Amino acid sequence: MKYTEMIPNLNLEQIAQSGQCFRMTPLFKGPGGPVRYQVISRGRLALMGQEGQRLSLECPRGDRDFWLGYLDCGTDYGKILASADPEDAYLREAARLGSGIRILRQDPWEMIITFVISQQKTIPHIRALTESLSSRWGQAIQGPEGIQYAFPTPIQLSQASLEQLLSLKLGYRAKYIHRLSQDAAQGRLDLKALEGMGYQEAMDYLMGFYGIGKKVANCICLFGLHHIEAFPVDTWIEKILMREYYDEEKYKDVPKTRMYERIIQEHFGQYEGYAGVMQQYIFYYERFKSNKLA
DNA sequence: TGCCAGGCTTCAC
DNA sequence: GTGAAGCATGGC
Repeated sequence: MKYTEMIPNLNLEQIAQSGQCFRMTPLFKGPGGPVRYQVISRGRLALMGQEGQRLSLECPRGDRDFWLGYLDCGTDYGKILASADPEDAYLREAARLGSGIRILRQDPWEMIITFVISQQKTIPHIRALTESLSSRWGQAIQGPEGIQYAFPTPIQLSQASLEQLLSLKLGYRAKYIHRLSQDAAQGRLDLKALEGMGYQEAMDYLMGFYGIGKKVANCICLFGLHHIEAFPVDTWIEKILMREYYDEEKYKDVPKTRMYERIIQEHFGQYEGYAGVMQQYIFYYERFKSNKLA
């Protein structure tokens, strides 16, 4: 079934390159860049394309609302963009450049595993490993482009032995994924409960599991639980905070771990409840300037 | 070759 | 509680 929707502040290419989603695949590269994407989430598959604000959505009848929710159509990104501090030139420019980025509503379990994979990996490599897990343990889906694979459920992934995971070249992350899958399959990691938690509660809960630290927990909160106040600090954000927002007078005696919290509070605290969207703009902008988008 | 990638755990202090 | 070492693998 094909649907057409008008959605402001949506740019599929920017979203696909924003590092929040690893299962959005460009199917055709035209002269103006990729124009059509295959997207897989929660066992469903859709093809998406766009011309301006016009989104074309190709998916099974009945999945339309699911995908509109996935694209976070209920959130007013125009309002968020307009709220970027006029005196913060870096953020203004970042928001302008990435104005088509939205925070997708993705599956928490998939975010847990993909962001555990993400540690010390490049984005193309995270994509490849996520694809490997899916094709090896996920459910097959018949799509217009052939057989594709859903991301494996906790039960499915818990069938994978540590040796099998190691053979995929997951490195030291294999043992994290193995234990997390056992935990989730056996209910020690309670995904239903997780979805009902607020931001802080979810952070504390997630960081209690082997292989999940503060940065990964924040990514899970932001991309899997839609706690858009979450502000993950990775090496890129670290670089930005130090170059654009660091003040030696204020922070010279503050320990590093506390310093980032202080800088974020000072410069992004005003975006109460949605600082994570601003985080995505600056992350995308920095990578754009470094020519790292792919 | 050396350094870095959407970091985390472990271990000294 | 803070900071450094060690960790797997691949690309530049």
